[in-house]
Amino acid sequence: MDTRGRMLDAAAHVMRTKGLARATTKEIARESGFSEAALYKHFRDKTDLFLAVLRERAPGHLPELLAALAEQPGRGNLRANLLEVARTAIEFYTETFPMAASIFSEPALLAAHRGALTERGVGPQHVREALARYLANAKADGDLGPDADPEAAAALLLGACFMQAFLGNFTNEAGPSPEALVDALLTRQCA
Amino acid sequence: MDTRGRMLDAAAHVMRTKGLARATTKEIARESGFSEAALYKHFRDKTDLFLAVLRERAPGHLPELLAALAEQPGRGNLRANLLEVARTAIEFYTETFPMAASIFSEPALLAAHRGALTERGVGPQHVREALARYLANAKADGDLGPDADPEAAAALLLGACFMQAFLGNFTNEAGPSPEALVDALLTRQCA
DNA sequence: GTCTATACTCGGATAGAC
DNA sequence: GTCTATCCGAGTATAGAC
Repeated sequence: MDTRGRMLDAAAHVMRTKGLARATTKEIARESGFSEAALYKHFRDKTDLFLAVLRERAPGHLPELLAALAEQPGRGNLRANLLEVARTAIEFYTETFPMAASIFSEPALLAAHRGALTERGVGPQHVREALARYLANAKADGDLGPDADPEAAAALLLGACFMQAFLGNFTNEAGPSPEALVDALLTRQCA
Repeated sequence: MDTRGRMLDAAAHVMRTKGLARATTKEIARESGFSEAALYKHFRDKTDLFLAVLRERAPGHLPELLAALAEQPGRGNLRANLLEVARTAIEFYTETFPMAASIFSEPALLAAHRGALTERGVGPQHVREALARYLANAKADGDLGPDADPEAAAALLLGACFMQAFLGNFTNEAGPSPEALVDALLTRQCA
């Protein structure tokens, strides 16, 4: 691994374990094994370093899974696929949440990160849109009923996973299983 | 309003508008119209001040609404009640999210806040549990079907509202309406 | 109870040598 | 490319007068 890569790893590790507020250049330099001055040879300033971490050290399994699903409409079992989405989403959001939440404490960093995501055409909305497209295909194939609402169903399932991840990070209380969430989404709730 | 109250208001305002990272004692003192020294006469330290803000300046309409619903099981129309819950939840989470997210950047403050909530027997899990209890009553009254899962349904609806609030704070994209979410929850989705 | 003034610490960033 | 040494500013907290 090259110097820059080790700096990014160190920064990501400190950000996750100590929190964004304690992620200082001194701490990151110590953890990476380089001096503070060296950091500034590879990154313009602290914000530049943080944005690089957010860009290059973000887990990607959820977007990848949804991209894979989108390319195989109708293939496989709907419930099984949604179950995998739910499990992957909970894991993904659980990993991502602490850092994503942290940047709300620094509006300038938040705005810069949002801009970077927009520029690359990615971001949290796109995950929901990808799942909605998959569900729309499932509806066209007859795997979902004629009254189904792909957009809303995607929002319900991913929202529950997102909140599950939040609650897991905040308290350690479990909540409904992925199976229960998917079944509640697909089962008739009303009388 | 007394001195202490004005200090809390100023702190809450700065925390919301400038972000937790820029919520300094200097800034809060300036905004409140008092000196920094005066702050330390009313609060032991900065953490004590922040915890007081989280405790005494948190919006309460969602917990209140759910408490009211719990006391009137079966009363009123299920769909209308869920719609009110969804609207209130989106508004509540939208207001709360930036500050709640912020404190993830300071693990010490996060732990202290979690402890304070636990001690008072409140917290985000209890909102979900309250809605689940209301839905369980609705099921007992026959307003929900025999296959309905109150816990999972509550997690789906509140989760979607929670994520809606997050997305609204992050980008400004709208997403499904409260009506669409409630209907998708109550309508049969599967074929 | 509130102020002014100040002590102290820490974090971001740079200069200059090697 | 990396280090050592250092500067500067900002932020928390306190002392002491009124």
